[in-house]
Amino acid sequence: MPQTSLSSALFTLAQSYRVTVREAINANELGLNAMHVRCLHIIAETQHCTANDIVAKTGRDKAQIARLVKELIKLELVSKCADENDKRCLILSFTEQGNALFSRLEVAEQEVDAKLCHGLTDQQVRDFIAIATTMIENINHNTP
Amino acid sequence: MPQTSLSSALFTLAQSYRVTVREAINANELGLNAMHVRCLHIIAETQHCTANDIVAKTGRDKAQIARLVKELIKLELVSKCADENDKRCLILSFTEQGNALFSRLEVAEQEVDAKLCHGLTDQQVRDFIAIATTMIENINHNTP
DNA sequence: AGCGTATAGTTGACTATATCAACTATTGGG
DNA sequence: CCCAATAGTTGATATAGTCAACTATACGCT
Repeated sequence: MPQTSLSSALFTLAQSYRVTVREAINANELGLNAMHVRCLHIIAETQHCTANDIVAKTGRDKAQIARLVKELIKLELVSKCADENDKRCLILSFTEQGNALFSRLEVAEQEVDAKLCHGLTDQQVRDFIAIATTMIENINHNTP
Repeated sequence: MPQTSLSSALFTLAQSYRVTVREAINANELGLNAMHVRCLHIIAETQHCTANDIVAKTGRDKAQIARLVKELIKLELVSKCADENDKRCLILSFTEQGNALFSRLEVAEQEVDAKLCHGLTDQQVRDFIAIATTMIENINHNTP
């Protein structure tokens, strides 16, 4: 199955990745999907993280994020707490369970990534990410 | 907005691409989405193309493909006709309108691709596609 | 020939994902 | 103190993707 064009490579890859992550996650008996995982990552890497930060970093609709966060809270992985200075801002942070799960998740992800990158050099992977990042910037910025 | 990991680069890129293609397509007043476009490409590049070929090349569910094809037929872009030797196979081909539209589509896509690849060399783009293709193979094949 | 099985495609019901628009609550600036 | 702006929530709806059951044709077989 040769991939000819950029677009078909992208679509196929994104689709395959989604399916694989989902399998990996189901295999790990977590009730999470790829977007949940992205949220968890952003919460982990952002101190003082709000729902709005997730919206900004993912580019998704804020309604979607609100619901994802709600689910994470219901799963008791994340808790929210109003900012003292600005009570509109609800700061998201991991619960203990959230921390534990995130560790497991990182392991599972590393496995998926390792599989994905099998036969590729570190340099190739770095280049790939760099080019993808350039493309993302191209798409987001020059929007004439 | 720095992209750190492979997965977030992939997701963001796929999402941005989808949005951009959709905008380009809506701007061109066609009632098509990204999957329609993929189907049209496959029909164009596959002689004697059946629905099953599209299923094989996209990895999507055959129900989804059946519905996409149905829509393309309703839009009178594509027609289907039973194979003489095997009446189960319905061969898909462009109508005149389909041909005309596909030409327009190619122009629109080239614009999206050009935008996406702005500032990148041809070699970088080729490498990118090659790496993506390797990743797709890694994901599809070694599924232990 | 006639039987069973495989294949191509279709359809219904469903789930998941994403988007839009209207809403509340809080804030900071004049 | 009022108003525009911001953070978040919710309902309705649209879009995308999946599963399972079904029809129709074809192929292989004894």
